Amino acid sequence: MELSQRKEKILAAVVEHYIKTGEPVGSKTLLSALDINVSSATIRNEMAELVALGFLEQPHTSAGRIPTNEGYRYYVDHLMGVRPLDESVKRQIEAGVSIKNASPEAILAKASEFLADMTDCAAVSTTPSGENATIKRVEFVPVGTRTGMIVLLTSTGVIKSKVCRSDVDLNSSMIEKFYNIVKSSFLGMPLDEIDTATLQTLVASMGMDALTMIPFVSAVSDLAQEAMKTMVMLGGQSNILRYRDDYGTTAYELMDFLRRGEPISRLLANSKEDFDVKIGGENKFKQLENSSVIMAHYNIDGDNRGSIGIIGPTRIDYASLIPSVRYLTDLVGELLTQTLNDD
Amino acid sequence: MELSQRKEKILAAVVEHYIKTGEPVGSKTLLSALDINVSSATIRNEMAELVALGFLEQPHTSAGRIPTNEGYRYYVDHLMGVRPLDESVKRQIEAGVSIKNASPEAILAKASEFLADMTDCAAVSTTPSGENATIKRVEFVPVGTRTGMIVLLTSTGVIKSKVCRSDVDLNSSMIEKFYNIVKSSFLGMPLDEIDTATLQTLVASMGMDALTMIPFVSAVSDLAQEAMKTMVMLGGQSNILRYRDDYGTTAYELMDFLRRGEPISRLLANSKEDFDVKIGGENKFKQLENSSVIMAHYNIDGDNRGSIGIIGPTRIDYASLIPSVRYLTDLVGELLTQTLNDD
DNA sequence: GTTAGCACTCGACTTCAAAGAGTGCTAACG
DNA sequence: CGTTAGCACTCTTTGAAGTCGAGTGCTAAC
Repeated sequence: MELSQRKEKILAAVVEHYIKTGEPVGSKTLLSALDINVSSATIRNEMAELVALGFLEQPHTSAGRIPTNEGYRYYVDHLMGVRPLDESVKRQIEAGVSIKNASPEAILAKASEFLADMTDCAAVSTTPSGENATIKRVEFVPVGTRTGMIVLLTSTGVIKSKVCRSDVDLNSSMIEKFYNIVKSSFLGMPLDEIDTATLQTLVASMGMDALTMIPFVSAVSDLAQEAMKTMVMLGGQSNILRYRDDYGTTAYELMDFLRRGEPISRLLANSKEDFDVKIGGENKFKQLENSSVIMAHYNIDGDNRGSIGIIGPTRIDYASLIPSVRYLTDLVGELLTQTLNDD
Repeated sequence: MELSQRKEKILAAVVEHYIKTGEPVGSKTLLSALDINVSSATIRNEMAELVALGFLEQPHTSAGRIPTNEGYRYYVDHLMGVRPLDESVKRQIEAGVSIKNASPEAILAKASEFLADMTDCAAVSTTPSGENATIKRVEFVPVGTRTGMIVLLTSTGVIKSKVCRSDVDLNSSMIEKFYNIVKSSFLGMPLDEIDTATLQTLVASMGMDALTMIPFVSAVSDLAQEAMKTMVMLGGQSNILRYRDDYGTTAYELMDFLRRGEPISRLLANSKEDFDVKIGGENKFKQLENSSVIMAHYNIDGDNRGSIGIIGPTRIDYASLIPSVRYLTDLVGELLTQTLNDD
């Protein structure tokens, strides 16, 4: 749907004014904000049409207009100026994500916290999906006479460890056998190929040793499962209170939604583009019906992607936050790639 | 300060009624809740004295009474019935913390979440302090030609790992040297004795090898520092919205306070008893002036302690939540001790 | 010491009116 | 035909005034 240039100007002004103040915008206010040579009556006419088209709405008859979700959508898609990020903001973001010698989890956790502080929104990020990751290394660290810690390292730099308990006392030949199994069956293996079926054939092939090795092998498998799961890092939940009125009654639901990692990772993984904005009900989660999500995805070595995003009210400042989220996400992606390939 | 038996009855009734309803309690309401054979006028007289003594207050002249912090304190110290926990509640808690083969962090994180859900409050827990912990094991896992991962395991079961980068290509003699250093200087060493001074003398004693070993040694030291830090696990921040009115304007401050782990660990570490209740301004944190904290401490092998607690409004249900927090904390302590000694 | 009775206080809720913001419509204008 | 001035209309907000009711504090009597 195409709008006349004047309608676009008016829509943009309404959106921007409403984002700034949170108050419905009237025709006179618009008149002074707009450098158009028409009267308020004309603007009223235009606005009435924008209401009919579904881009604006009135809270009540005698109030100004506020954008509908469709209004925000049109604004984001067509009207929003994509001014490049200010150099000083770039510096700030660079400083915010810089952290050295850190694990991917720590990097993303810090990025979430920083992004939340910067945007006054709740921020989320997910670790790279383990779908295309392989097992890079498995180590066994004896801890007690019958227990040891198994450490698994994936090609995506994720480290998982788990204490595992043997039914009999450990001895060096057992450990040697374990490393042989690791070498022949686990190293280089894609995480998602380690399922119960492969595990069973593996155990079957071990013959006599099966019984003693089962705890170790299944621990490795557990760790692989765990490493595949994307983790969700949260930041700035307290910022939800900042826009409490905008969320209305969904504030509690929203906070509760953020607690549970799983739906968030689905939310973030849902979008196929490098970058995505979901406005209000556009995402199918009821808890987010009064919220907008701005998210971007990073890639590590091509195809392992994770996401970073912010969740705010629908009247979030799209124009200035979108570039920030994108820039930060790109930076984090680079940082992660670099950490990973830094051998 | 001693109160007459009748005053105690009245104070207890006011506290309990206010906790339940959140409404100021009047003399007539009290009359029906209390099985005392006096008139409402007598109760009024008693209440007036309780106000004078500082245990009750009136929001305004013509309203009922609500407890002051001192009132809650007297209630908790002298009046609250310490009924033993219901068997079904015990079962529920046992089910809530049960989790197998998990790290201390995972156990505590789960306990926090569960406690938050059960009590409708925000819940926090801290990992055991590393003060009396020693280094149990250090492993080096090569990752690339110049990088490797160092894994440190403490006597308290904490596992920390870190990628570390050498200035020259790794070879087996370097790794051997590293393990020798670990064996002679790190194993069994208390974490808090690894400071820059000891590190310097250690490096000095290495002579020729100092340069190549420095990255590894300092990584171990970093990990030791990290392992000493108590971590804070949070649960149920969203529950703050549940009692939003009670927190008044401090709701945001409270959430923000919860974000930062450091003050929380100070708060929890501050109390010397096995168990502690801080009511309103009793804890010196301004952000908590409208909140009460119920916390308990667990011990692992005698002296390594951590804490678990809940943070709610001052009109939190002390009588039923205190036993729950204690029971859960004891359980978690046992679980951690067991996990640790399960060699 | 306890109680009944009563005047009094003060917030909560309702009603009403006035103010103000903003609209939609109509008629006139270029 | 698009634009505009003018105006009646609608609906929220604000504040004042009034009522209600819960609850108190005090006094006088038991």
